Formats: sequence, C-alpha cells, structure tokens
Amino acid sequence: MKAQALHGHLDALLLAVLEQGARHGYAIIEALRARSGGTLDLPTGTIYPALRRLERAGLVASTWSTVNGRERRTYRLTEAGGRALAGERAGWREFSATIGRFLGADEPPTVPA
Amino acid sequence: MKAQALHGHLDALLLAVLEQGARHGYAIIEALRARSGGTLDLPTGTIYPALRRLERAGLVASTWSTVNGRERRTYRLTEAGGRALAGERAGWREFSATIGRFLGADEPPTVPA
DNA sequence: GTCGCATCCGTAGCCTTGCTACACATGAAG
DNA sequence: CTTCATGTGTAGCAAGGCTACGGATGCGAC
Repeated sequence: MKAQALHGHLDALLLAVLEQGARHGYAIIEALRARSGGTLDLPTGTIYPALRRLERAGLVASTWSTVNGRERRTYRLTEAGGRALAGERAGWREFSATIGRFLGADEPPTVPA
Repeated sequence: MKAQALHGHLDALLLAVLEQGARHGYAIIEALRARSGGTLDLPTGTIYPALRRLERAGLVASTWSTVNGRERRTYRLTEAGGRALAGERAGWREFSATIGRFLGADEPPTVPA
C-alpha cells in the first residue's frame, strides 16, 4: 500500500489506537502494524512528530515513565481527543463513502432513515 | 469534508469519471460535484494540473475541439488508463479496508453486547 | 454598447504532511 | 565489546492539492 495515501488520516489512526488504551510511541507503531496485518508499518519519523502535533493540539497527553531503565513517553487520549476521534470517524465515513461511490462500493450501508 | 484528505486518490477519481465517457476539464469538475452530492467541489487549480499529469503518464489522452466558439480539451481514458484504474480500485479497497479497521465499522475493543 | 457572469483553460508558488536519514541512550545476548 | 532490540527525537526532502492569479469568449441584463 502506498503509504503516502495516509495523508490526512494518520491523526485519526493514532487517536483510534490510543482509544484502546494508553501506549508509548514504539508500542503504537507495533499496534498499527499488528492490527493492520502488517500493511501499516510506519517509521518513527512519522509517528513521533505526529504524536507531538497531537499533543500540542490537546488531543493526547503524555507522561514519562521509566521502564527497565529506559525512558518512555506514554500517550493517552484526552477528552478533546475522544471528541476529535468521533469527528474523524464521521469524516472517514463520509470520505470513504464518497470515494467509494467512484471506485467501487465496498461500503457498509449507512443506515438509511 | 477536508479536501486535503484526497491526497493520492485524486488520480483514481479522475480516471473513474473518465471511464464513463470522455469529458473536458470543466465537465469533470461538475461530474465530480454531481456524483458526490456536492461533497467534492474541486477547484480548477487542482483538476487541470492533475489531468496534465495523467496525460504525461499516458493514462488519458486529450483532443481539442471548438464548441460555441470556445476551445475545449476533451480527455478520454487510454488503455493504460483503464488498467491503472483497475489497480487504483484494488488499492482503494485495501486502503479503505485497512483504515476502516480502525475508523470504520465501530469495533468497540470490549464485548459487543 | 458594455457590464457582469458563466463557461473554459492554464500557471506559480504556498502549505500541509508523511518519509528518509540521522543522532543518541540503555539492557541483553554473543 | 560488539551488535541488536528497545526507545525517543530532529532536520530536511518530496509529494500533491490549494490559493490566487491571469486570459479569453458567449450571452443576457441594463
């Protein structure tokens, strides 16, 4: 998969991973790789800056801890982050439905009223 | 919808529109807007360069014609473009499925009642 | 007649955002 | 002691869509 295509959806992915529990950067990368079946194998140079960006935006918060003598920065979702994630999900659904309309619908029905 | 999210999928969209028949730039923009229910309203500064890029890549071909005294450049899908579109569709499915695994179908990490 | 708008094409440069390449530190294994 | 996995981080590049322009014609309005 062209990693480039992630453009604009990375934040949502990060938020979604953190939604399942606090994690540190390295673990987030592994979670992404595991949950995507190996498709998403993002480099640290992508994740760390993104996490800092998210923290500046107040969507995640971090705390340092020492594990086995190593410093870890553990991130967790803030309330604002949770709301942002909900918005991102809605945005993804719309985006995905729209593009899917052109490239082949494999969309789950959007529950018509 | 954040237009920025299109990153990397615009070419596929253009190819998909052209698959339904040859069109000129302006008409492509309108087709995109119409078929997406108004969600996709792309500026000419996005479409024209993209079309030229596609033409350089040999995925579309253009012919000029004059309609009502106005010059029109009409694009049509080439065979290579058709094959590329098939690949883009496959790529979209994979991408969409991958991201969807995180953002799409609500999969609460906990028990589904 | 001429003003404004829709129709039509096109380019330059910006901006966002992910990626590559690099730098640095510690514990465990050989 | 060297090497690898774990762990965090930055600088600068590259890709690609967007903004802001610029130019031209047909047609209805005033």
